[in-house]
Amino acid sequence: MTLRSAFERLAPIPDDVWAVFEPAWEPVEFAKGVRITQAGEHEPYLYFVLDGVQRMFFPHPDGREIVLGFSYAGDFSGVFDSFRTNEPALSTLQALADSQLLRISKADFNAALDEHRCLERWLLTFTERIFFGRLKREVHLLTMSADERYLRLLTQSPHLIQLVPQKDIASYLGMTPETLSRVRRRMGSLRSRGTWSSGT
Amino acid sequence: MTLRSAFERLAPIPDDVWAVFEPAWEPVEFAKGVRITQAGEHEPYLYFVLDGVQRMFFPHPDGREIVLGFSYAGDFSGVFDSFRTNEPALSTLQALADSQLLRISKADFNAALDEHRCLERWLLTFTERIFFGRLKREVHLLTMSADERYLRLLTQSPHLIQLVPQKDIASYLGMTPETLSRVRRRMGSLRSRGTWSSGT
DNA sequence: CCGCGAACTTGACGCAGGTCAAGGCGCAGC
DNA sequence: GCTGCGCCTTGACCTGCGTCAAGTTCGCGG
Repeated sequence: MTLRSAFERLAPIPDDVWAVFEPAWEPVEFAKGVRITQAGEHEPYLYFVLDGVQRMFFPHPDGREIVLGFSYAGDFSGVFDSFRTNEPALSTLQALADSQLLRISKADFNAALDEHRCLERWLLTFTERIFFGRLKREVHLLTMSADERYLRLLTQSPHLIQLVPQKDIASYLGMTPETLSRVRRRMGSLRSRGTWSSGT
Repeated sequence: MTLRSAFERLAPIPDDVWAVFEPAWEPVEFAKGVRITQAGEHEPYLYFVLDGVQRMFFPHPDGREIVLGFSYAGDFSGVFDSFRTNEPALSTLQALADSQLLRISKADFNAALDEHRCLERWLLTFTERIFFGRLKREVHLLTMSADERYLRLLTQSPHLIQLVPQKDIASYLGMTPETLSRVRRRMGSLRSRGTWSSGT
């Protein structure tokens, strides 16, 4: 998944536009654990993930870290609200593994947006996508049990479970690590019973 | 709050653009209880509220209606995901009181979007606004207790509590009507004690 | 003006999931 | 290769909120 193909999944970008837009991106690396953007500060970059995994979380005053999502190869990343509104970031972006990213500065991005309408169109589509995605997540959090939410993640994003610590999965699913552990045990025994007894 | 000033709160619209855009909007009325858009069908319109109140809810298969939000005078309304993506609507939009709205068809809106870049810019800003707003709501649902969520609504949108039935407020806050009733009683007695004992 | 149904309240009770505490296990650093 | 520290698990217990079941009040249609 190249940067360009990631863009063109949402909107076509002509060669001449790409030729001036692409050089504005620069490669950066972050070691595991590093905070790429810190809540309370401003987000000066939009990122594209080449390799690694990151988590975004809201640092609750009581000390909990509410995980809002993950990004990995082929995703755009960053604290979008701060990047777009200039308000301080509400959440922190952190590398969960050594990560290679591309990034573009806010100034370069906004300039390109003004200059090339296709990029503005792209951003509109991109924003709509993630907005509608989060709306669905909101409904799931409000209607599904802990077991259902985990089962859903398990079927829809099985790779994620390998990539990130369970405590972060738990937080992302809106439950404690203890609860997730028990959910997994329940489902494990279910799986076993089904598999062992019905084996070919 | 006129339609134009509602637009221009987010992006400027030149007179000549407005002159061709504004006639695409037509007034419509809905009686209390009418479903303006039904989940599962397509959303062919974007609405602007002149008067009345509406609720948007996700109809859960088990019969519950998960209220996602309300709209009233000065708001844009409609099932945006279906309006923009052409997928069937996930939620239902219903008038909670007799309502006067303006509406524009998807075809007219998309044509205007293509023709006038300022409208596309407006839509981007609009989408970002509601997206970032819902992100905050997600965090609140995950971190605040029932009491805190009600208290927050009470201070931030006191008018809403007068306008719509408590069962809808309860659902919007992610709790049952019984729980909201108890929350209100608790806070009422708190208020009394505070007020009566500290009165001037 | 009456009566009925919807909305709200209140109480009794149950349970999903949180909290607290104690191990076990695996891996990173010395 | 050992050691220490996160991470995951497991158990015991607790509690906020949901569920169920009566009332009560109020607005609206006949």
